[in-house]
Amino acid sequence: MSLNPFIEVLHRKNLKATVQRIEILKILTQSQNHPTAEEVYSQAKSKFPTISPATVYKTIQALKEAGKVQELAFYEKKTRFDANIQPHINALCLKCGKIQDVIDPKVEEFIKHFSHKLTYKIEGQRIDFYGICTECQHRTRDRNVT
Amino acid sequence: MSLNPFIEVLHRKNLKATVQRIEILKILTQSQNHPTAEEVYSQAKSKFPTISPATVYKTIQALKEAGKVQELAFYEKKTRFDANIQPHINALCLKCGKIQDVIDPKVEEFIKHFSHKLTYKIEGQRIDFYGICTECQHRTRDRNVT
DNA sequence: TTATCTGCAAATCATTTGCAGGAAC
DNA sequence: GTTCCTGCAAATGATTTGCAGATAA
Repeated sequence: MSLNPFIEVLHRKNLKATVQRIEILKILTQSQNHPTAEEVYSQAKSKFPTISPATVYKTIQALKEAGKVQELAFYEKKTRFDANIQPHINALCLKCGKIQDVIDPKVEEFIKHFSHKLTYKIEGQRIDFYGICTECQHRTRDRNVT
Repeated sequence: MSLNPFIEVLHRKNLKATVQRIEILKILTQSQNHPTAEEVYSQAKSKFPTISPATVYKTIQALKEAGKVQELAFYEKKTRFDANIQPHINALCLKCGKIQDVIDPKVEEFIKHFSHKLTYKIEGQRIDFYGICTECQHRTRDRNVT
């Protein structure tokens, strides 16, 4: 047993619980906006100034293999990561760039339907919707797609 | 009007119909397996030996902007492209690497449902299922994930 | 004719790798 | 004590860019 739930997660996956890894896992888990590796690095750096990008990449790689993070590539060159592994939709606004996770039982239903139909053993999924969010439909004047 | 439907597509998008572009569009349209830029390049090269990767990348970029191809990044570093723009599922087998397009009216229904629910104007989507295909479930011995 | 495109070579930039010292177990 | 991890610096590799000559319109 451990004081910290992140340590437990790491141990369960046979990963040593270093302070860097705990921090990276925390950042990924608590983030609401699908950070890039670079963003994780810069956040982690504020707590551990000597941390290197290589450590961040290696840790994300390990977490990916352990099934704790999913890799998402949207319309950019950089890869983004999602620690929300349960079936959900990534609703991406093409105007403001916001990414919203949509969790709904219909998503699981949808996957189950095709799993049967295809006789496919589905182990993971990714569902992205690209469109214009409710707010951007209303304020059509500004187009700040950072 | 033009002799070649690909020329027409290009013109409609204000793109000059060069032989290289016609060939690239043809390869993307006729391909069944989500080629990478490199694969498009090597196919195009067999017809136009002097074609350069830069031309392929620039053309794909233009077609992407014109909404004729979609970019997909799976579990690899390279980006794959899909000229099938209608709503569909990409069913990817984690064992043999096969990617199968699944077209079904349920997919459109699913998208419409969430479009209403989210009051989102959905302009595009991407749905990937990762799993083990029917064939690989039967022949479990070989694991040739090229 | 003129705007756009091609193809070369060089540049870019996210990600990966090798390795020596250091920390977790 | 041993194994695994960190952080540095160098390598990799897909994609992009600049530019001069070529081609579509």
